[in-house]
Amino acid sequence: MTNSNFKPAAEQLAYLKKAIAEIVPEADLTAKLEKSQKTGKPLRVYLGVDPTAPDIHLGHTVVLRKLKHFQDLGHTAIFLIGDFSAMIGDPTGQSETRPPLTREQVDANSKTYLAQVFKLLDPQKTEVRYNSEWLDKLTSYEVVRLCGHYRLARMLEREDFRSRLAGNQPISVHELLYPLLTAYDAVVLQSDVEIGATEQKFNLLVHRDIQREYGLASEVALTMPILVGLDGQRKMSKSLGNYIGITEAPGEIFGKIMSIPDELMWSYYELVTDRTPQEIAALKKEVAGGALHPMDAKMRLAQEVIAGFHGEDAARKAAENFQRVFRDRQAPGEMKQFKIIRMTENTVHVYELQGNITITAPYREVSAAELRKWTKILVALGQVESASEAERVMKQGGFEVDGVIIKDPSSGINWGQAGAYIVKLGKKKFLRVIVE
RNA sequence: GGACGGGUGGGUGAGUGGCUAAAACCAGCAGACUGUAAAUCUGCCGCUCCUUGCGGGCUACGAAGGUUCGAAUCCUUCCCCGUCCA
Repeated sequence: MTNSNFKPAAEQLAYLKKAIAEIVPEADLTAKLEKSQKTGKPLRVYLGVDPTAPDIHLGHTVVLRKLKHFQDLGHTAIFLIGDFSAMIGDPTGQSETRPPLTREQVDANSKTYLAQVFKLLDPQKTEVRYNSEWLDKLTSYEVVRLCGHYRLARMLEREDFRSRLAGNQPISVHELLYPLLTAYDAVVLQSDVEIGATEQKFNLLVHRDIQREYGLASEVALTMPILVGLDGQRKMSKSLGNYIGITEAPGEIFGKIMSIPDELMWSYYELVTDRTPQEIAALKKEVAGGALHPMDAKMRLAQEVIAGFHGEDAARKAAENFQRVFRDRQAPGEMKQFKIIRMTENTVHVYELQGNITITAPYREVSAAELRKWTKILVALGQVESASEAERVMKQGGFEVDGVIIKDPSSGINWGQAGAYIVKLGKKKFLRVIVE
């Protein structure tokens, strides 16, 4: 007999176990689920993320999705923004001490984080917390007490510290504090379950120990596999540049997903779509048997991922555009548009157009003389880092205007007349440049 | 505090007076090939100017000075990192 709306624990567990790496310890989770089901009291499940960059990417969504699974089952999802811990820097996977973020950077990042997170989580049902709420208030005495609960030898067991020690690399003392302070989060939140990527296992285990030291029941640590980045090698991360930001344009995301190695798509299906393991296995079989072209399987994946963030329509359009550009080798239906307007003899305003009408604030103001050449124009449009880079691409045949390859870096546009140009830069970038 | 070793381009890391915008590798970019894949091959890979040339100028090897016709390389001071000793 139950007096709650929760599904049977076994059923919940089966649902939650999709695509996870490890549950430490699994028996505890079962017990907690059973108890919650009996008492009707939801589990407190949290995910802590440090706002070290302004955007979240697909890698973050792996753990977010798991948190959502708990939310969907009726448990309390707590999204913890590590606005304090971000200023220390998580030493996980770091081969060196990172420069600390300032309070300003962290605050700015926190803002953009939430909006993005709510693309997945239900804002109404999510408890959002910031760890500065309590970590800012800890006294030195309390910090010392906290540190007294852990041993140096155990701290140094972790791989990143050990290898830095062995390689004569610096380790700052404050880095040792990271897992302890985030453990304090778990103490304050009185969490039943914490979700993290596998690389967070060490931190999560410390959290469990510290909770016990503070007289609480240890949380269950649930780890998720790492999402491999676009290079097919290393974990997806902003600093490695192999990431897919969830706010990126649908077309961008589509292209990026298509560029991952075929083998990798299965792990993406598992970690960032709602497909069940059975469905994925069936797809895989189809591809292996030649019934489904791997490219088509990958296109489906891309479409599903995009639909999650931008809706079905945007996803379909992205797919159509992709076919058009890469299969039919045509310019896409939609592309970035820029308008260059000559204001006076010497100044020019560069605008980026949104759709056909909306004109964003002047994007840049430059001198007209400077914009005579394409190399300069591309810099002004923010499409290349420097004129030298533009020149290189041109000399290598990667630059087209209206379908004609232009290799001469000294060529430019005629200011005398208004016109519109379709510019292709490299194999992916298409721009429409309107000159008035 | 003492002794010793070290700080080079996005990363690893060679280079110990000119031939060095700095080897090699990785990452990145472009082209070829393809399924926009991946892998592979070729080229590029500081900034800037123009007459786009194996062209000119500028900046760069922790920081600042100095020696020299010439310095990443030698000297001085300072900063930073590591090891060992205390």
